[in-house]
Amino acid sequence: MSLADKNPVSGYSIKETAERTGITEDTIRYYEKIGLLPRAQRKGNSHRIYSEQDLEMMKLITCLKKTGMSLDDMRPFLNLSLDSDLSQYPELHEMILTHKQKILEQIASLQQVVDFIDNKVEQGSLGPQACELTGDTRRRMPARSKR
Amino acid sequence: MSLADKNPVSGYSIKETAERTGITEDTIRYYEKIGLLPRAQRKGNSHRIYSEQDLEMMKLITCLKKTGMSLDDMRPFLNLSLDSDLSQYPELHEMILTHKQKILEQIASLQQVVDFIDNKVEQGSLGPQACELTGDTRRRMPARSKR
DNA sequence: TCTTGACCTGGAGTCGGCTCCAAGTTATAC
DNA sequence: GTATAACTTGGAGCCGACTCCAGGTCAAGA
Repeated sequence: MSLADKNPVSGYSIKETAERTGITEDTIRYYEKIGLLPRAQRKGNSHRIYSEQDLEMMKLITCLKKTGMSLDDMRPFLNLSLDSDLSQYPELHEMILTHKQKILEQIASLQQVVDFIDNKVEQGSLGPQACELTGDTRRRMPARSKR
Repeated sequence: MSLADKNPVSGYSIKETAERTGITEDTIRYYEKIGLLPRAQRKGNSHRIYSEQDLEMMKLITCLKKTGMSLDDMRPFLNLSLDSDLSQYPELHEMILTHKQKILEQIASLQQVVDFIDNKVEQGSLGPQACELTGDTRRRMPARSKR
């Protein structure tokens, strides 16, 4: 079946996983706590162990996060990425196409901002007539934290 | 009560402003509170009034927000958004180009998600090889699918 | 005069997404 | 046999960005 199954008792510790995915240990546990990640397999001592697929899922989370998707909204995607014969779940299929459409619109919006910047830089000032974007003003984008 | 107070030219109320910008009244006041917007002009009764330029600035905020910029990071942009010859502020010019770069990266990320979705939809199922991202270079893995 | 409605202020509460902590367990190293 | 390190858990705290509220002012209308 999976790669991990060939090698019975191994897999990645949470620390290794954190290193490989760039997600902190705390955050990985947090994702499990809120059910974004399935409960991890445990060793005898209850330590979590992760497979290659688990890491892939985490990388997918990181990726989707960069597109401004909320943790909640990405649940269906994660469910899909495991097994998934997509054609068997027409609803999900539909949802994903819808989301793809949204992303394409987002790309278009961002491209307009880039154009706006290019214009302004050429003209030398940020005048009026800022970037007129598509009607829908309420869209969430990655809110970043620093520190 | 001067003529000017009744004159339509005098500016927009906060309510009108909210309607025209798509930003709620509360949020407009909040932006003023944290100093993102300058203290608004007031009428005799201390009600805020906004000019066309003020609205432009708010639209710029909305626009920058869409690109994932934090409120804090957009302060410098707003400080000179109206007039100002950009070339006189090389630092700012630099910042804007940097931000443009970020947006381009964001577009790339989004495009990767689109590709991921397309693959997924085409194949019905897709193993690893999700969207690998820029930045921290974790080496790409052999990206093999079993099966 | 009384009510309504648009506005004001300061401050508290909410929510998403972490981030940190204390106290406990287990494994290995010296 | 004790120190160290890597983990476990539940829960508290934090930050950004709102969002809501109580209590007050003012102007116009029935």
